[in-house]
Amino acid sequence: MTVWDRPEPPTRPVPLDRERIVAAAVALADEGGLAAVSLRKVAARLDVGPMRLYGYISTKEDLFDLMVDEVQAELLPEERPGDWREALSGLAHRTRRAALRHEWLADLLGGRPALGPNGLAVAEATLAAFDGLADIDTAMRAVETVSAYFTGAIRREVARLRAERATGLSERDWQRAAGPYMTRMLATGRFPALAKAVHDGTDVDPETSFAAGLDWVLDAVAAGLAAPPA
Amino acid sequence: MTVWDRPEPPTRPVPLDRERIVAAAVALADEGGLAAVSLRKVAARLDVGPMRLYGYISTKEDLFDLMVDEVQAELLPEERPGDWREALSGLAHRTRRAALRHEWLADLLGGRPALGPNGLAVAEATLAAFDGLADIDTAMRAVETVSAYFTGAIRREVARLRAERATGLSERDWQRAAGPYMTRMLATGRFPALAKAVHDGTDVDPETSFAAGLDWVLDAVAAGLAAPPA
DNA sequence: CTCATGTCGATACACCGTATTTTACTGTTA
DNA sequence: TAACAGTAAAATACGGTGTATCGACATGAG
Repeated sequence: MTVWDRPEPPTRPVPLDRERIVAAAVALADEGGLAAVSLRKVAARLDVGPMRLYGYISTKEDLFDLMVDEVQAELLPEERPGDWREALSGLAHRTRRAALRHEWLADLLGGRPALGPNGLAVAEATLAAFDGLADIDTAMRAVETVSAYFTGAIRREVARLRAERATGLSERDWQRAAGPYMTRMLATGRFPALAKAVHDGTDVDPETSFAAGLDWVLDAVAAGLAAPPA
Repeated sequence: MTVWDRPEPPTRPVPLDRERIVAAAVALADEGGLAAVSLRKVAARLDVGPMRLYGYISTKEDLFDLMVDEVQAELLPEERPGDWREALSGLAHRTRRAALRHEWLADLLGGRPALGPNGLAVAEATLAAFDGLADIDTAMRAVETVSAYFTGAIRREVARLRAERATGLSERDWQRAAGPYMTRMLATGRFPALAKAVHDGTDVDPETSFAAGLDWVLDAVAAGLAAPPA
């Protein structure tokens, strides 16, 4: 009975690990948004039955948490920031860019505590920037205030981006001319300030306005650090 | 042919309107979170077939938009605010309280442009608070910065609340003692600043820390208003 | 009274997350 | 070496989802 007689044994199951699972999920989300991530599709992309995944995650939410943590690796500064302001500003901009690369991140941002290893590393690096500059409570307040800002700002920016993509018009153009509903609403005269804003407002690019708001908030944090801790 | 011969005519379909649909959806969401809102359940609660709803909304997203707009009615100030700071601060706190009453709002907050009638009214009232105090671009920047802050802050607060509810422990207690994963991570020594924060940080109640961050941001806006428009 | 119209309900489809059962293979022991 | 126990994977199954389609039917027009 030579080797040639015996049939090749059935292929052993594809080896799997969280890394591969998360990578597949991220790829799907990058291509088609969070809604395109289903356990079945993730599994299919790995040539595996859907139930295989439950050895590595116990719920779909778990998968989302892993995806967020995966992307948070992109948020660590490349080199040690010079001061707290640079640290927070850098984090804000990196998060924003990550969310533009992976729009689904905007849907998840702030939705659950980020306790994965990368999330913790980001928190650590950020908090550490305040070492010796402020008491812990103040440092935490600073970090939380700034991240609340950029979470909200990024969500709004992505929301607008999607709306624009869906209508094919910039929000401003749409309000100004093409959106019949909006035109009608503004024409009622019930929203004079809004109408003026739509009509006379300058169209600034999103990055600039993100940075402008961020600078205000960072200024506020600076003032808060200077003030005596309450 | 007496009345008794003729069968009673079939009951006319239940009259329906968006108001009733949205109310049913909000009730479901209040009870069981956004996930508990399905078109079938909404329809069932109105004694109606699921497809009936498609006369009033054309997609589930539409329903969410209507729900958000519905709740935004709760965000209008009861009386005309004295100044812009009061206007923004009031809006922030009302939004926070609305999100604590309707936790699902946190999931939707900032997720899509809010263009419903109530959303527009809120925007109008808020923008109007800057009438005569700043050029439109500055006013918009102020409003957007503050609302980015409270969007992010509210999301985080609700996220924590849920996590605490799920584990039965406050985040701090959990990190400090009971969460084996967190304990292990902090014990690695890779997160000294974080460990210190968890260990030595003061536990402030959420409303206070929301208000504190908000005050910082409002201070920053005040400074931005004072500065000459770039 | 008949017919066109448009609305409503039922049915159907494709997909979802996940529990449960079945299968197939491994390594262990007689 | 043969039977077996244990385990990991696969298949199947269940109860749900959003929404398209289609047939029935009440209503208003001629």
